[in-house]
Order: sequence, then structure tokens, then C-alpha cells
Amino acid sequence: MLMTRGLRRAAVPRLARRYMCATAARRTTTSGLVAPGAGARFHDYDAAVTACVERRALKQGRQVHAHMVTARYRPPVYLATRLVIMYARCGALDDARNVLDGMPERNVVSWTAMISGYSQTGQHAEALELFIRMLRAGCKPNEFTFATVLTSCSGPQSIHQVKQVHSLIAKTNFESHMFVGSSLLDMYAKAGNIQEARRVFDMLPERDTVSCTAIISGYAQLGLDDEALDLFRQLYSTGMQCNYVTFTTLLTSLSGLASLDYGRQVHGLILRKELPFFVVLQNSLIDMYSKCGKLLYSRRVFDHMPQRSAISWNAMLMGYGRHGIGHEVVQLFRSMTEEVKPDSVTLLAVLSGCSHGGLVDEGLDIFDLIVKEQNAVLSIGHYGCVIDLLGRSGRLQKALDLIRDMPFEPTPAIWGSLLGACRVHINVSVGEVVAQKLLDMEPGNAGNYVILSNIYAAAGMWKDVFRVRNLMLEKTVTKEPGQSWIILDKVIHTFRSSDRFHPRKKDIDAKIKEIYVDIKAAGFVPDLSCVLHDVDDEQKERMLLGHSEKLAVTFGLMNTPPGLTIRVMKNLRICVDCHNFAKFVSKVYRREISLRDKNRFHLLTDGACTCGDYW
DNA sequence: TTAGGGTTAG
Repeated sequence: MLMTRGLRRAAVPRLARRYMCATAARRTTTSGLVAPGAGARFHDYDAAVTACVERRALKQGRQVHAHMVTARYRPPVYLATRLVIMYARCGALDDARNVLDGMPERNVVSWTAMISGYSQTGQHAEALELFIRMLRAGCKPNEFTFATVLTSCSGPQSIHQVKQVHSLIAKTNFESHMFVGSSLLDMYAKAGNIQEARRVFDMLPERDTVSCTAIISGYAQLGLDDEALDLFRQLYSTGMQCNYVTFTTLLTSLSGLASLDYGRQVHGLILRKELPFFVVLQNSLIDMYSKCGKLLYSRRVFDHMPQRSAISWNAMLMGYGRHGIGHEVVQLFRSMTEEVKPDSVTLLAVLSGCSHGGLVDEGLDIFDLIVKEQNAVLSIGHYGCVIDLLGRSGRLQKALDLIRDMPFEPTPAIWGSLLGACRVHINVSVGEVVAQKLLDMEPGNAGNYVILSNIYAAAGMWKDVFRVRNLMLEKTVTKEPGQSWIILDKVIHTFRSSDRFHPRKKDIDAKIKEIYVDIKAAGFVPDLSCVLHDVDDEQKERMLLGHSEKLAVTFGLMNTPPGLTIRVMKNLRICVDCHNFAKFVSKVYRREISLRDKNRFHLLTDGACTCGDYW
């Protein structure tokens, strides 16, 4: 009876009503006497709102709120805060904000709940703005506020924002609070300052799985895979507890390193832990095996998954594409459409897979089909893939037309893709137009000069090769330092161009000279257009021999038994001369060579490569 | 009384 006093039954949702009754029963049995009044109504509303918060029941929550308004009930701070939380958790941020703005006084909980609502829906500017309003209103943030607001320090100004929030935190004791510290170090790492992230981590009085995972993830996100792996080993040996997020993070770094042995070991650890099924973790395993060159293992993981997300399919499609297995890309894509809806990444994976797999027309057909049937929103990346497909098939003019007609300003990557096609199809006229665009856009990028020089050299236009070299000398050109690595017995051996400091430099030099004689006898001709320095031909040959991937292949040949595949990784795209070198080594020494460059795998067997000399 | 930290494909 009491519970419906002043509350029309029909207006109160069933869920809320049930909680109201439960509260009434409790109160009746404990006190034995329940008097009607404002106190009773508070508990009814409180229980009802709590039920809605727990169940994310927005509709019922709105009804309870409407009931308060109709009954002219003015909720106290606590209850109004619960309403803010209810709306914020249900994603109804405008309603949450209305309640917050209408509160005669607000506490740290109501401010924080609202900030959290904005953070979790990606409205970071609003979150930060509200945080500032909170400070101006004289409300002191607590550990929850700091942990929340830090997650909104993103975007181009993130490092300054993190530093500002950090200076506020430093005035409190919250810097060593586990959640605040984890959030702080995570944001420093995301903003690119791994040193500061590490400093915060090292200062934490206690560490848990999340804080350890956050710092490892920080190294992984910045591509510092070696450091991520080292830190994991160190923390693991001192008793760090791992969960599925830790393993997912670690697998990302092992993928980057292409460290198959560690990858398998971690997989074994995961199996022994008997963790429940997590899609994200399995997706990481698919990606790790594919980037380690073991597609069959990826497929095995993929096939055994009880559930798959679009990301699982995309990871598998990318894997086939990366290995140049075009027909599997197309076949898997067809199966995918029966199970889940392809997304924009799927289209990228299929287009790039068809391009790398040599299935030009199939790729163009799928592109037309998806664009027509699904009204897909196309990004510049999709256009890049189609331009790549047209370029691969030699339809350079069509590719040029598409660049002119597409609704995006062409980026250097787009022109670069076309320039690569001009090199493969030795098209000087289009190549010159494209190169001019590129040289205007990024005059300091050495790679563009090299490819233009390759084109002239392939066409026998030696005067122009000379002209490009002089052009390059006039500018200050830079090149990301190339490095290659090979993993033998879990030890990573890294080589830089003309590595002078490798402990086995003498042995490697002797072996590479021996290889050079052998492959030259089999018909290898060095491609001097890959060197643009103003030196004589003999010196050019010496410089080419210093390329990091040649050193790594040579080191592999020296240190692995006959018959074993040599697996080498490179951080940039492989150069024409090194590709040719590897082809001859595979033939003369009867060795399969797997070369993973920035974009894809080259599997070289008996003088031929799976990329079909287009990459 | 309550708000909170780490993760996968390109």
C-alpha cells in the first residue's frame, strides 16, 4: 500500500516497482512499522534508480525520473547523482547533463560520473571542459576523477594535457594510487613519452596485472617490441600474473618481431592456463602466426574458434594477402559474407590481397560489387588499393584518371603506389609525371628518387639516371634507416646498412663475397640504379652489398643447416637489388628464403618469388 | 553511497 502511495502503478515500470516492493518489505520487517513520508519516497526512488543503473535500463530509468518530476519530488544530492550515473551509464549524456546542471549543489561523484560518461563515449573535449568547470566550482577531484579524466587526454595536444593533469595529481598522494598511476603511465605512453610512462610505473609502490600490462603495451604501441618482450620476461620472472589482455598485448610485440619460437611458447602458456575463450586473444594468435610466416597455424586457430568477429576474418584475410595467396583471400571473403558483415577493413584486406595475389580483375569486380550493393563508405585507403590493382595490371592511365576523379586529395602514398607500378611496367612518361608530384610533395624522401632512377635505368636512359642523382645531391634527402633481423635460437640478430659494428663482421664479409662470386656466375647482375651516391660503379657494388637484408640472409645461410628456410625480416620495403640477390641465393644454394618486408612476405624458391616481382 | 586503469585486424 505504502509503495504506491502517490505513485500511480501504471506510471512505474515493472522492474522499478519490483525493487520498490522489495525495499518496502525489508523496511516493514526490520522496523515493523512504516510511516508514509518523504523518507520512504527517497528509498523507493533510490532502489528503483539503482535497479536501472545495474541493468542499464534507460527506459525504466526515464519513467522513474518522470515520476519524480510529476510527483514534484526534489531529489537530494545523492539521488540526483544516482540519476546522473544512470543516464551516463546508459549513454543518455544529454539527460545526464540536464540533471547535473539542474542540481543546486554537486559533489565529486556527480561531476566524475558525468566526466566518465563523456570519456567513455569518446567526447574527450567535453570531458576535459567539464573537469575544468569542476575545478573552477571549487570541487576537489579524487582518485576516481583523475583516473577518468586522464583517459580523455588524447589528440594532438595530449602530452600537454597529461602533463597538466599530472601536475595536479602530483600535489596529492594519488600518483602512487594503482588506478591513477596505471592510467597516467598509459596516457604518457599513448602520447609517445615512454620514458615518463616508465618513470611513473617504476614509482608505483605496488603493481598488478593491469599496470604491468599497461607499461608493456606502451612499448608495444610505439613499436618497441624488443623492449616490450624484455620487460615482460623480467616482470614474469618476478611473479607477474598474466591475464588474456597481457597475452594479447605480448602477442602484438611478438608479431612485430616475427618471433615464432616465443609466439609458440606463449601460445602453449595460454593453453596451459586454460583461460576461457576470448575472441581478441585468438585474433592476436591468428595475426602472430601469420606475421611469423606460419599461415597454416593461423588457419588452425581460426578454424577452431567457436565464435569469430569481423576482426578474426580480417586478420585471416590480411594473412593470406600478406603471403600473396589471392585465391584464398577471395574464397575466404565469400565464406565470411555468410557469417558476419564485412566492414571497411575487410574491403581493404580483400583489395590489397587481390593486388598482392595478382588477382586484378577479381579485386576490381569485388570492389564494384561492394560499392554498388552495400553503399560502402570509401576511404582514401580503398582508392589506394584500387590504384594499386590498376597499376599492377599495367592500366596506368586508368589509375591516373581515378586519382583525378576520386573525392580525396592524393597523398604521397597514392602517388608512390603508382610510381612503383611505373617501375614494374617501365613506363617513363607516366613515371615522370608521378615522380614530379612526389618530388614536389616530399623533396626530402630518398625513396622516390631511387624508384625514378630505377625506371630510367630499366629503360636504358643513363643520362637521366645521372640527372636524378644530381637532383638528389642538391636536396638534403633523408631516409629512414633500414634494418633487417633474423632470429636464431630465440636470439634476435639485427643488421643495419653497412653494419660496421657486428661482432662477426669479418665472417659475414667473407661469406657475402663468396656468395657474390657464386651468384654472379649464375647470371646475377647488380642493379646500380639502386644507389644514388656520386661514386664509381665499384663503390656502388660495395654499397649494395652492405644492404641490411643481404647481411641478414648471409648470416642465415652461415648459421642454419642445409634445407632449412631462412627467415629474414625488414622494417622497410625491400630494394630491387636485394630482391634479385635473394632470388639467386635461393636458386644457387637451394634454399627457401622467406623475406618479410614492411608490407608483405616474399617467399623465394629456386629463383622465383611469390610476389611475381611486383611489390 | 559512488565514479575508475591495460587488449586484437589496417
